[in-house]
Amino acid sequence: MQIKISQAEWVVMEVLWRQTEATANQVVEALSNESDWNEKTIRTLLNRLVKKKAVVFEKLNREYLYRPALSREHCVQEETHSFLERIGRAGLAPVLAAFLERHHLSEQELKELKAILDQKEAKS
Amino acid sequence: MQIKISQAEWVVMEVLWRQTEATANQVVEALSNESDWNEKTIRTLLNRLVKKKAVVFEKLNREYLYRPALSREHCVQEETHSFLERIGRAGLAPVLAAFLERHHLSEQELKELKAILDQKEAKS
DNA sequence: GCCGAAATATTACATTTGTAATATTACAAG
DNA sequence: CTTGTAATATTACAAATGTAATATTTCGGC
Repeated sequence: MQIKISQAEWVVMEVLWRQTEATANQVVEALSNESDWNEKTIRTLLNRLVKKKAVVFEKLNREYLYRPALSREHCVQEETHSFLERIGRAGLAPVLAAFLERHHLSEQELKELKAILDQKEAKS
Repeated sequence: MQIKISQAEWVVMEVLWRQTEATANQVVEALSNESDWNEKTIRTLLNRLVKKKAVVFEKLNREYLYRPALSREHCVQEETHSFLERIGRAGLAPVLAAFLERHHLSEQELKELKAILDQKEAKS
């Protein structure tokens, strides 16, 4: 069985990944700028993530200390997989092209991507 | 307002995009191999897509002839956008790398991707 | 023109998601 | 020990999604 993180949950996960671990209040605090969610909402999301086993917690005095149970890398993999599943392998090139059209990547980033392709080509 | 196509709906859309247009029965037929959905399910999905205005239809004798109201390109764009929103721009390189690790791309495809990068680089 | 089969349309129902509100618990202060 | 308050836990509820079943409409044939 594989864990599926919803969009709203993903926002919470991002906080935990950034901070490595945090109490509910710290998450609320961290999100106070970027979102206008009610504190209750955030707590609900934390709960669901725990239930899904995407997050674990440990008691720290009166509060819980939450921490991700899944690495960001892992989750990004999953997302990528389901994304590509949708657009189809054939879609990769157009997507990449469109993406590059709309976002500016630094020289550095372009090089990085090319290096990846080169390395792949060498191996084939 | 922007139209959101769910995963199941996406499968149906793929058929319509492939065939340009199709009756409900033709969609059912087309999906009989790739999925084990009940015919009713497929009809429901078609209906929802019409309600969402992702698909239009026209009466063709006793049946309806369905056809996409949104281009595949457009929808892929949307998906890409929300995908990148999630993983963050910074995630692109790692994602590409991981993807290439796990899927075999033909020489041809690699070239295509590299060409895109080259072209971009030239412009910067 | 009436009927049955085949389409479409409507309704169903469980799960997930978004977004909270209320209920309960448990510690810290008095 | 009692109590208020701050955490957590439980419950709520509507919209979206997955997956159909039932109801209704409508041709095509008799």
